[in-house]
Amino acid sequence: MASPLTAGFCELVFNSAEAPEGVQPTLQVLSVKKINAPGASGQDRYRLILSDGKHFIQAMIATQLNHMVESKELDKNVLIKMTGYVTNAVQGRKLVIILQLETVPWNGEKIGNPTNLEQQQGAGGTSAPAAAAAAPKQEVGGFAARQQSSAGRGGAASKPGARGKQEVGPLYPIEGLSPYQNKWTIKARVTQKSDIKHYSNQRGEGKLFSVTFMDETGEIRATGFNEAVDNFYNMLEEGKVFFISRARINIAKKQFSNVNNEYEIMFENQTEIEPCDDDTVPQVKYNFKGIGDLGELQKDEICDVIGVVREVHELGSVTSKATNKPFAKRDIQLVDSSGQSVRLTLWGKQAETFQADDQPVIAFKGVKVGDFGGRSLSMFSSATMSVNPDISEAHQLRGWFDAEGHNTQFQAYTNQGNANSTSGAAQGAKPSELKTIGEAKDESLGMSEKTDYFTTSATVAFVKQETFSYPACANPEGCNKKVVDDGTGWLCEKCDRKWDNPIHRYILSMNVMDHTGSFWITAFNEQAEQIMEISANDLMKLKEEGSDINAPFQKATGKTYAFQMMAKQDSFNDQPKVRYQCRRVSAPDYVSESAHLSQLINQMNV
DNA sequence: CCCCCCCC
Repeated sequence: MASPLTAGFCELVFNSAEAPEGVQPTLQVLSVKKINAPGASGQDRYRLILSDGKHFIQAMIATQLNHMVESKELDKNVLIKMTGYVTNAVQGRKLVIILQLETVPWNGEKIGNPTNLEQQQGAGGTSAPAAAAAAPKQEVGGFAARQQSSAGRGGAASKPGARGKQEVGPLYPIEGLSPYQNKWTIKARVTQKSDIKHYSNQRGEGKLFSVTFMDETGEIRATGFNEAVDNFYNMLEEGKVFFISRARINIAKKQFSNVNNEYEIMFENQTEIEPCDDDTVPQVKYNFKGIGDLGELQKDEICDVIGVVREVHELGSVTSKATNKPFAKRDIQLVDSSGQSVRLTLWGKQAETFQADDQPVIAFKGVKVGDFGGRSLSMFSSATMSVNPDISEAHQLRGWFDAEGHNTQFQAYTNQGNANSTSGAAQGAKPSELKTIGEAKDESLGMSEKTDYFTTSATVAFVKQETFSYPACANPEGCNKKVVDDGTGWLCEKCDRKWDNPIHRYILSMNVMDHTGSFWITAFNEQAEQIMEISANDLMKLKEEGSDINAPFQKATGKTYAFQMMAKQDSFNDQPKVRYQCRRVSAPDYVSESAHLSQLINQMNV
């Protein structure tokens, strides 16, 4: 029986300068693998090994085909007909990028015994990879044809011939652009446009701007200098779709951009940009990180966030340490249904002009994560924000906030416990950061010079009965110092007074536990009294009368509280250890606790 | 060819 596969296709791709025009090969998938580097908008990327029965080559699928992998429609041994693809050669390796495919019915068996073309070529002649690297090629398969026909169906005047006076090459996916190829046109939407920036350096003065383009396969940043600013700045409106051709492709300097592409476009004098009225090009894609999950990100990471603007702070100004220049800044507070709030800082013109007095939902793309106050967010030059966008996440947030969110007490990000580093007098102080007992131990809270503060939701497992109190100075003005019985009365060294009887105050040792572990904590009088529901002095009286005092201890056991904790370094027999002191006891706050737990669950990566 | 993204 003849093989259903397109014989010789792999060799053709690997060796030929020209891609087979109009060929839609049928190939077999030998493997599908998720690769580590995420694609545009943080989506997963999949690498395929494709066989023509004799050889195999590597391929990537465009992210809009990811669902076919996820549904297992695209899987090992499946036959596919590639109806849209480009081939890409970088560093001597050929890669097929599949833009569109159809699966072909097949019995699931592997066809032939294909071998790796790359290795054979490399072993056969050492010059092969070098030659490929020196003269890399990129050719287009079915993509251009598909684009033309779909544009034709839509009635848009977007056939290559109608795009401009000169032949500028076939329509390319952004994902298929590379520096080795200059005959291309992309059709893409401007998702972000910077202000015009003027600069002055050794080379002279100049101005520039940049935009981010997006199509169904990816995004790319483009920059224009001087004349390009005059030619294109006004035309390239945010949100609109354009044909772009005859521009240069450079290697992107990733450290200065959050745009997900190895390359970037540089507008040149001969660059052509024309508006396009085809609106099928995708809108901005978001990959939102929940506000409660920002702890999973590293400082300086870039992310997308959506939230309700709960507070808008006044316009302020800071002076940059680096440049000594003043910058306008404005902080806003964002919340979402995680129960967590986060501060986001706007800069410059954006800070000055920001207005939101009706608690809108705002979607932010490309904001930078900071670690000030635990977690904070900052606008970036290439960040965008969209007020009340018409996306489901925004509608959900609006509904949640109006129904219940406006009454929620939000948990702010804090540095470890510093929210409570002032004494308990801080009424209405924000609750300090929730930590499980396991986290408190893992993070070695209380093991450094400074005292750490945190809150633990835990259950009383055991209360020590033997010593629960100390005899304290009875001075009604409040002294609370320990007093000693010298035989003639209880002496307070601080007050220099003697009392017939001391007042017993709690120094209660308890073992408390949560799902991650347990630790021993000490509660002093007020907190212990809350837990024991009897004063230490009364309890001591009962004990001295010889009564059974077991009942209040039993009653205290098994109850769950939010313990505001202070963890301090201490030593015991020359071994450093942590002393955990309970500074406040309250009913558990299930809202913030749930937010904390869901954050922990998300960190499990399951 | 810019490339700073700031402060507390």
